[in-house]
Amino acid sequence: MQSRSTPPTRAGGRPRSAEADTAILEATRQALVDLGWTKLTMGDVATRAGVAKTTLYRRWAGKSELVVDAVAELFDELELPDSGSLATDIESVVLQFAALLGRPETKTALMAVVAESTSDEPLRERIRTSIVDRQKRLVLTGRARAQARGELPVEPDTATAAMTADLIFDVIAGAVVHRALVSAEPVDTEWAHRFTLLILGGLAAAASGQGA
Amino acid sequence: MQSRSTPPTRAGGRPRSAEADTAILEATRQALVDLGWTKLTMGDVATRAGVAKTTLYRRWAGKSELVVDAVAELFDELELPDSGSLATDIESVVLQFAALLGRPETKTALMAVVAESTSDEPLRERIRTSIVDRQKRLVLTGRARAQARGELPVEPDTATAAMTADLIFDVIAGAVVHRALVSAEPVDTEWAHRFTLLILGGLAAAASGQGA
Amino acid sequence: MQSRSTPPTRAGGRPRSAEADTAILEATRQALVDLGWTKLTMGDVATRAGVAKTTLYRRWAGKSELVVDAVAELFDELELPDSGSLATDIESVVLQFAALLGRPETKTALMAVVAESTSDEPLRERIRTSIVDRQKRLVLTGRARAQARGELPVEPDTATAAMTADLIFDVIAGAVVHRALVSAEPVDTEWAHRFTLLILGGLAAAASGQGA
Amino acid sequence: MQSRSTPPTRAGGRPRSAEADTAILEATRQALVDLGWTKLTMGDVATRAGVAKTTLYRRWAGKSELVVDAVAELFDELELPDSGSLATDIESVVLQFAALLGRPETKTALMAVVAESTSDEPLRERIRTSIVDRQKRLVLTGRARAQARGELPVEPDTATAAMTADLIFDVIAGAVVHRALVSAEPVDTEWAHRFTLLILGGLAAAASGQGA
DNA sequence: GACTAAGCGAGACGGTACGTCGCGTCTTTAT
DNA sequence: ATAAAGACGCGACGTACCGTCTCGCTTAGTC
Repeated sequence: MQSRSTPPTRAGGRPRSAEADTAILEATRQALVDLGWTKLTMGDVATRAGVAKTTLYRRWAGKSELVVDAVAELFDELELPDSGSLATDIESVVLQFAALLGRPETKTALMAVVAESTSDEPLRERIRTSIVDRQKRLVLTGRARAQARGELPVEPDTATAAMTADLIFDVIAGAVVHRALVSAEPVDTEWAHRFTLLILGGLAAAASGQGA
Repeated sequence: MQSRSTPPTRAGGRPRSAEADTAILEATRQALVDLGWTKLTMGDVATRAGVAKTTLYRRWAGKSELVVDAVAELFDELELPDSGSLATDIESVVLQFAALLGRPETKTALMAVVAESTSDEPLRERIRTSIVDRQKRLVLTGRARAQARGELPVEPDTATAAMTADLIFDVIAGAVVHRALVSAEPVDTEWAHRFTLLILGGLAAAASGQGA
Repeated sequence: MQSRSTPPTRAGGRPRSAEADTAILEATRQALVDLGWTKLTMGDVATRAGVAKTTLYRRWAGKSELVVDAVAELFDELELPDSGSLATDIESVVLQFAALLGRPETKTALMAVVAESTSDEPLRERIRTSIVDRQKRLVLTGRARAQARGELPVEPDTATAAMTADLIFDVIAGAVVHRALVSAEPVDTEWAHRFTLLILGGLAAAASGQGA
Repeated sequence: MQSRSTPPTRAGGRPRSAEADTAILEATRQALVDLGWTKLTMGDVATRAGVAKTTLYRRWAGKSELVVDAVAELFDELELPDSGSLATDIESVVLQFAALLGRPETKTALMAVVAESTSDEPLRERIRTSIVDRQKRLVLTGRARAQARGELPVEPDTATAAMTADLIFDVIAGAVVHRALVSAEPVDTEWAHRFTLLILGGLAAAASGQGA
């Protein structure tokens, strides 16, 4: 999944240990749980993984890159159930996402790496590639299914369709993150329901407003 | 504005310099612009402010608290114009908020202190008090005006009204932050317009759904 | 004794701890005994002295400078007894010097810092100032006494006198060091006696050769 | 010359490259010139010699052993001219030795390996075997010639003769090294002349003192 | 002519120490 | 009591070498 190395030089030399990669990423997640982003140190992760500090730096440029890769794996666990109803699909994803943000390793790491990325363009790109853009699949799949069911009109203009998908994604992800991490209020089924109603109403209005 | 110390001890001895406070907060904002959150150091802020490090620690517990106070002042500049239309009001606030997030000091600081706050409850409280909750006034004022104009129905149940206001606030703030800082795409008038349409549609649906 | 700091800026600020200096130099000597030059580390010395690593680096540029100061104090313990005979004086100093070179802290440190100094001019200067030149007093005093006793002629030309003193110093110091550290043979009373005979004979020949 | 490995195991397998040995020793001397003892690293020598690090470690136990072998070759270049006069012979050797010590590779390496050897008995033995004892030939040959010429009396007691040779060797080698590397003053013809006078006078006194 | 055993270049690996930086505290003199 | 100055203990940083290891590939001598 990670593109970190892939050196095209296939020359001699001892190959990198694949087990080390696994151990490091797992140790990173555990350290996030135990210590949080700020107190997590490269040296500690190395010790937990039974690996030398240099081995970490050989693979990752720093704490931020390492943590992005470590949490990225967790985001791939999100999935869209085929419930037969757009409202239910949205509610499900919202609750899954909230549950993920409730895990201590994700909670402490996500905002931190985003904060770092505001003054580190390559890091931002890595976050988008490894985490954010991968989850847009949920929006796209959900819309396609809803269109197949007739719950949503088919959008003929692909450019507009893409913009709408991006908008919906920012709204859903942003609202859940803000509720969970900034307002620090629970994302329970009631909130998810009310939020879903808002989104569906907005989508309907947008569709007709677009048609008008 | 800041509640930072308020030592109840009586007044004997040299009083604290008020100029120092101003200079420190200004120096903090400038350091955020020049260095970003991570590279900003207490020692550097002290030097810029022409103040000793001890003076900083006498007033703030650490970097996070200092930065929260420094950026909080900026958020109070947001204001709701009385444009006569709810849609225009929302668009205006969205664009103002995006402009604020576009400033380097805000961009780099906001996510960082939120990240810190995920494992520091007093800090989270300080953020809510000094920054977040203060901006809910925009939502409340906007709704009251819209209701006065007849654009929105009057919600008789105050508990539900409060929940709706919180929801709207999380959606607007979250979506703009996500668009600006995570997706790192521009929040321009077109995006603001499409987003406003979504919100208004959702509000209408929520209102009728609520009434049913 | 050490000239290391003496900052003429007598401004405010916490003064450097004099106890720290003493503790560090003593810890350095003990570490030399326990570990030898190569395995001695700055971090270990700091720990032994109950001091932070940064405190060492605030006072000394590195391991070499620190060790020079630490062993220099030992060399000042050498003294010339007033035995009434030049031969006895020389033998005494030779044996004292050999005993000093037999101590583990001196043995391991002296050659090492001299080795470093071959590619570090300031370090060489520090060694000369703090260690080598200070011991020339032994040669000068010894000669003066011998002249007073009539054992040696008074040298009228001061330039020649200085050259002879330097020569004698290099011969005595060099021979003892070479015997003790390179040949690694014992510097016992017999060797000291034979060596003293050689020196005295050479001095006599040089004096008459000079006079001739 | 080097005894380094001589594995008694039989001959199966690829033989060690003789060119590699030459290249490594030459690279070592060059690295000493360029970097000095402290900054010379095994990896750097390997790179300069166009060889893998493992190849170095297959032949030498470490940096000290490698450097001893590398500089030992240089010391074998010293030779005693048959000038017909003991004084001239001594002066010649002193100047040759001083010239050797003036070369950067020798200067930086010699004291360093001696320093290491103070806490590494096998290394000291290697230095004596490869460097020091080999040069005693100069003293022995010089004395034999002087005796043949009648400049020096023949010493009947072989034990005493050996002790005297060792003493002279320590005095000459020690004095020149001290003058050149510690005092860092030039070993020019004048100094060599004065030093030779001293030695010859001492020898004469020792001989008569011995005879008495 | 295949087999075998060591040598070899390459480079990753677990370590250790480096010298620096920032933290938040403490100690001094001066207001 | 507060202020400026700056030393202090602490802990993490990212780098550099160490000496070892695992690769795939020669390069001999032995069957």
